[in-house]
Amino acid sequence: MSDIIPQLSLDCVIFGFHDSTLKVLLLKWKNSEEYSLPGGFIKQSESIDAAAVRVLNERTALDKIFLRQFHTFGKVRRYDNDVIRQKLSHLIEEPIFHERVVSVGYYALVDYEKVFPNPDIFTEKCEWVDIDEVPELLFDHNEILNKGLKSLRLELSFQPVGLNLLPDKFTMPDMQRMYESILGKKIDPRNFQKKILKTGIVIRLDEVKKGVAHKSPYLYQFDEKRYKEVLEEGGLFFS
Amino acid sequence: MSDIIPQLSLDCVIFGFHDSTLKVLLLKWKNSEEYSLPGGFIKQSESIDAAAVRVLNERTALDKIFLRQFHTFGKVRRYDNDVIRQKLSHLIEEPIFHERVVSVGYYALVDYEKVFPNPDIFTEKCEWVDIDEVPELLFDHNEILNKGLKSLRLELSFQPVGLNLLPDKFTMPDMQRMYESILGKKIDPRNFQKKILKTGIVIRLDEVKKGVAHKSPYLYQFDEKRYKEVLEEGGLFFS
DNA sequence: GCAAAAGTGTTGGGCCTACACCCATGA
DNA sequence: TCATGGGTGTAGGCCCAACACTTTTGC
Repeated sequence: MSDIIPQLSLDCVIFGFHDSTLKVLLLKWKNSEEYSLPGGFIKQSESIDAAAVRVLNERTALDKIFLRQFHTFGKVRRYDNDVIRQKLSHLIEEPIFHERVVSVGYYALVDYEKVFPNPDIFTEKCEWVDIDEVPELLFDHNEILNKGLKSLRLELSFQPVGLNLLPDKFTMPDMQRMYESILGKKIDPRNFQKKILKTGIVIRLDEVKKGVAHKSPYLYQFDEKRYKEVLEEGGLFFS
Repeated sequence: MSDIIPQLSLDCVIFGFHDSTLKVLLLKWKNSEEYSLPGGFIKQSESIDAAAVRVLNERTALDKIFLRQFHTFGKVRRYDNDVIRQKLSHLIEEPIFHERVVSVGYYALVDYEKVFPNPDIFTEKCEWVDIDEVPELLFDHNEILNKGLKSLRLELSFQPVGLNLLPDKFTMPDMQRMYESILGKKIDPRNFQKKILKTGIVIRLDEVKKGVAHKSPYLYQFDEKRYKEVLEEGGLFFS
């Protein structure tokens, strides 16, 4: 009995938000132009959720994280082995990829500014990539990423999201841009503000953000208690 | 390399609707009073979705089925091995359950009347059980069932369901009772009818159901084309 | 004729959408 | 002073929830 569960892995779609755009954390493989999602295997002694937390912690150095399992990918040929072997021949001896692997997909929301990206042994870089500049990825990772994004959008449409994605203090336009970049469309600022304020999940502070060109926007903070209530009620609804 | 993927299984929560109540298909183990969900292992040569279809087909003899993967259960100790070994000692030699298993959960919606329940080699009966009369199940199957039901409710709240659960022709009260038994609460019949008719997913036939005591209800049929459109739009919203 | 279930309309309130102008700031 | 982005209110329509009586049928 090996130390890890055979033929089972997990992959993480790690979302961050910066510069008004949604970003994903990708790994760049050594001596190549190939990218993939962070992932790993599940130890015999840890739950799959714990394994996801571990992988996330290894790549971002974060430990309090919002993580959600969204789908398990179990096609017989999830990707073309020959293509992978060719692309990674300089790194991998041989039949690492001989057996079929089923992978559990998780997505995570993290505070961009608190992340220290960290490559693993096969990769030379771990970096944020704009959601609409994601290149072709190794394995079936584009499919996993897309499904993860779809799941995030669905969740965002019915539940508050942002506590994990925004810094402690943020402006209403920040939050709106976050919603816009996840949903991939524009929202009217008046309607957006009304809707968010009505839920009571944020509190306006007596401060404004200084040093920005143009009118200084108010700063807000999440009311975590209220936020969790709304989560449970399943309130909030964006279409 | 064995014929099946080690340490990975799947379990199916199979929902049917009859006598105004939502039912689940359970297996009763030989010479005992123990029940479990139908499940199985995944062959090396089949996708996990295909494995779920196979399991479902083996238990119900149905082949065109509505199936949805809803969660993967991956705790280290999903259930107490000693308890299981004791409960099933008359059936199982020994260390079948020695290795930890991760299980992918699927739920299915089937037409009660078209199902021929079929036990497997460990079980003596395969039978429908009312959703609120489900006994304590083996393994962590109560947890799986509950999560499956929760997922079904969520889906039902935002998308039409019924094409797979109701017979070809059905009455509006039938459909309403189906919704009520899935959501676990009463709905106003006028509002229900208005909402369903507005979507256009059903068509009223020029027939009534005869032979029932009291006023004869109209029969309806799904407009499958429109049904699929509404599915894609994500219309329909029950809270 | 009686008991049981089916069928049916209206009203009020809340929520969502659409829409445009003024204000504050840094350059 | 100007350019840029932030901040704000109202009106119309739609959808939802609440609510009760009449009709039909089998017995």
